[in-house]
Amino acid sequence: MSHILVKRIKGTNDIFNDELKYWYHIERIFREIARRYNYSEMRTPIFEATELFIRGVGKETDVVQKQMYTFEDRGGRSITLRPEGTAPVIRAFLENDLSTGGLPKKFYYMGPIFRYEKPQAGRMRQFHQYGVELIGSSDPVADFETIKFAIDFLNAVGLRDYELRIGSIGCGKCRKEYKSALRKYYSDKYDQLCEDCKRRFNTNILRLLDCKIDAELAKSAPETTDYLCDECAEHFKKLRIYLDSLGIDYVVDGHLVRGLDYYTRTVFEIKHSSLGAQDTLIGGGRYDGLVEELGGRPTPSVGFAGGFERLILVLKQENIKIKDLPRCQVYIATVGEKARMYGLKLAENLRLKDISVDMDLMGRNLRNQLKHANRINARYSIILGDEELAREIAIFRDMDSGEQTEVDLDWMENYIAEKIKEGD
RNA sequence: GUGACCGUAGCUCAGCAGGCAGAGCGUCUGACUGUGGAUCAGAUGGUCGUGGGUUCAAAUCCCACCGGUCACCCCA
Repeated sequence: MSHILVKRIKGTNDIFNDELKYWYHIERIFREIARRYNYSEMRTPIFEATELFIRGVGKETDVVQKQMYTFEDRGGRSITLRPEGTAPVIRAFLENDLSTGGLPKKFYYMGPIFRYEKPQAGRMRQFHQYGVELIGSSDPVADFETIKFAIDFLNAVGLRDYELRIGSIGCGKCRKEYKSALRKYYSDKYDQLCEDCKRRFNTNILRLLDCKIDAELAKSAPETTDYLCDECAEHFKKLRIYLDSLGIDYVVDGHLVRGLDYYTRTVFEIKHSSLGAQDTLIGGGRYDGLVEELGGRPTPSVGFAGGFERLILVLKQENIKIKDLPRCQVYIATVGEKARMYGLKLAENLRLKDISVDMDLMGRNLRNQLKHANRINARYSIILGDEELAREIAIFRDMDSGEQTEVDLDWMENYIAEKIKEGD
């Protein structure tokens, strides 16, 4: 190969060959679970007005501050490649007036997400998420449904050994109280904090909770769930009752906080131990203020999102069996121009019967055609030369066993269809 | 954005007290004019990540940049 002039962008990936089976597997199962829960797909553009994310995700979040791919288009508009999936779905919900026809509205989506970060295991600049949004219900049963959806999905994909953590960060009121409690707790320990945490003490005190250096201090820090107002406490309690009665294992984490500003009340994460430092497989929660923030009427909602790439890392790590990519079923090898002509016709007829057929497109001799058939992993080959044509037969070869049979030409299509049916 | 380790053939890697760029696998061809996988023989394959510096001489030593990996940060 000559030397490549243009390489792919850092933190992006080409996905092809055997790798694709993981993607198909996840997509198929996610759609299937969505169907069972009656969620319909929402496809939004991969870029949006920058303002959407600033308002939706929050000006002060890391995502908005330093991770967005933002640029000006030729019309001078500020455009951003979507760094998350929820704000666009809510935008589409509002823009298309989808509250008409009754709430709640339930959507799922899958597609690329972009964040400018330094790539590492389980973290890419272009990565892919699947997610759901349940728009319009404040009932804890809605929180329960999205969590159960996520669990059903992971189970169906073939995973176990994941851990569900749930928490509640309350409404705006509870959060204010919690933050001041945190500040109080840390104020007399300020000198023991690491440099980063000293900075975060003022900028984003919630982040002190998952600092790796000051983990010991964080352990006995106040818990969000102890600072909930009556309504929020009741909401969280009910959610737990639903989870308990349906036998879902979870851990309550009073230190669970999330990085996007729109979350209220319920937050949850599903982690897997076989991932490295980026061990969150699915993250989600309730966002009761977002629709209003984007210009709609108050519309409490819940959702979650998960990353394809991280899930695939786990599937590989755990050696989960994934259905193989479909195999080429028949390769037609021909010798001579007349046979080739007949082969073209045969290929067409087989393809009309929904059979996958490949044939020589290189003008190779028989030996090399079979070699190629072997290389593309064809299940069967048909060998047809002028000699066979004259006798009105063709050779049917099983490429796994090497067994050959002569089959009458006018019976060949049926014979192949029969053989393929047996193989299923 | 910060830090550590790493960049040699399509892939995995060797070569690094400076002195002709190598191996295995793969690929192609032949043995085998109409039968793949196995074997054997031959061939193909490289701005040694990029640029600069030191030197008679740099894949090897030094610097910068780019890329990869992992961790921090943050999150899916």
